[in-house]
Formats: sequence, C-alpha cells, structure tokens
Amino acid sequence: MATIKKKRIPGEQCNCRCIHQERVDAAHGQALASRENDQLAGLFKAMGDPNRLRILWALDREEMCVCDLARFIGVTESAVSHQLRLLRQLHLVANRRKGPILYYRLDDDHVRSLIHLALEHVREE
Amino acid sequence: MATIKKKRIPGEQCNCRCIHQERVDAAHGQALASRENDQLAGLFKAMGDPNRLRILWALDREEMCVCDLARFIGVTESAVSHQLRLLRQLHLVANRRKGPILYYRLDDDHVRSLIHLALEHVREE
DNA sequence: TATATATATGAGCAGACATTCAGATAATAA
DNA sequence: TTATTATCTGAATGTCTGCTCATATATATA
Repeated sequence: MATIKKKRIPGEQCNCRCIHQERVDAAHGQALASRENDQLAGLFKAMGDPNRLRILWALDREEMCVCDLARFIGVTESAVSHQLRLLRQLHLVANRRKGPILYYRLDDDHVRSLIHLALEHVREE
Repeated sequence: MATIKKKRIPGEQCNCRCIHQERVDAAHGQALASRENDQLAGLFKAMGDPNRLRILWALDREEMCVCDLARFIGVTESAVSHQLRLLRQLHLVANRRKGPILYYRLDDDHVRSLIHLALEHVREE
C-alpha cells in the first residue's frame, strides 16, 4: 500500500491521524468566540512586553507623566507615548491633564490582580 | 537663548524636562528585578497569542493530544508542537505519555485564574 | 502674537515571531 | 528487522512589533 501524499489543502483535513474527534468537537463547542479570544489575547499581549509591564507596575504605585516614565525605563518619550496609547485603548491606563502635563494611572484593578497572580506563578519555580 | 540640540546619547539624559525625579526614584526603588520583570512579561506574552490561548482554554476542559489540538485550531501539528514546547518551558502545560501519544493538560491553576480574571476585564466594556 | 514645553503621531527600520516544510526521533506492531 | 504513526526539531519566510527620528498638536507664558 503506497503512502498517501498528505498535502494540506486549506479547509480540508485528512482523517489518517489519531484524532479524538469527540474532544475536538467538545473543544469547539466550549471555545471562546473568535473575537473574544482575540481581545483576551490582545490584553495578555499588551502586558507581555517588558517595558509596558514596567509602566504598569510603576503606575500601580502612583501616577506619573510621560517624561517620568521615559526616564524611568530609559527610552524616548515617543516610545512611551506609543505604548501608552495602546494601554489606553485597552483601558489599562487612564490619564488626567494638569496644565500641559498628562498624569497617567492604572485604569483597572484587574491589572493589579493579573500582575500579582502571574507573579505567583513565576515565583513558584 | 538658542535652543539646545537634544540628541539622545545612550546612558545619558538631559535635564530639561518636567521630570518628577522623586517619582522616578521611587519607581526604581520599587521596580521588579529585571529578570523577574522579563519572566513575568514572558508569561503574559505566551498567553498573548490567539492560538496559544485557544490551546490553554481547550486544555482547561480536558487533556488533548497534539493531533487534536492541531485539528481544533486549524494549523499543522508542527505549529502546535512548537507552541506546546514554549508553554511547557513556562510550566503552563504538562503532558503524560500513553504509548506513542502525548496527552497535554494545564500544569498550573494560576493559568485558569489568569484567563478568567482577564476575561472579566475584557467583558467589562 | 511668538516661544517654549509636554505629548502625540507617522514613517522607517531592525529584530522578533508564528507558521510551514522537510526531515529526525520515539514508540508500536508486524 | 521494517513499517507505521505521533511528535519533535531546524531552517526558511512573511508578518508583526517596538524603537527612534522628525514633525505635528496642545497648553501655557511672554
């Protein structure tokens, strides 16, 4: 019996594998909606950059302006501004204006909890 | 008074900004060690990919083999295997062998908590 | 008005990353 | 042994991303 050439055709899948179809079906049934999964991944990804994480960790203590944060993590204010925009869009940080200065703070208690929970995991090993 | 050209020299920073030096110092004093910050970011980043998140979410229900997961998320088994290696290294998943088949499962309850906590944040808006 | 400062934005680039393909291992059965 | 299957690994590749630079916008002051 000749080996069947298994080229993957998009949308199709061969059945010559050890698939537990009932598990795959169950997983599909329970899976998050694609949009929600992406939102969730987006949140984790936002927290998954060392510098953004430094920003969040710092803002957990007290509010800081862009200049402060730039000095703190050692990058340009532009870089910080770009990152803050992303964090703002995800409702992770918020700001208040005092004259020309914008003071940033954490926007959500979930962030705190997420960081501390993750820290537990990391410190466990 | 002529404007001073502000080229950033690595390691140096100008003092002509609205820096709240005491906040920067406090932030430095409280900051996570660089290594720990990177580990934490690594964990979030690992959870910050849509397909890896799908894997974790699925394994939260029941253990699955590589083939199942590949079929479930619609990528090659190779892709899943690469992702599982990363998740294994971070102690997010573990496996048990049954003959030639490796059954993967979540390795840590923190993962569950992290996902559900993050979901709360996402669903809040 | 003009000037200075704090922040934001867009372009461009170098490095990181997720995927696929081809081939290597590991386990099982004939 | 050989053949088959499940998984893993390395290389190649196209895409994403985080940074800097240059510039624009917004606020305050002279």
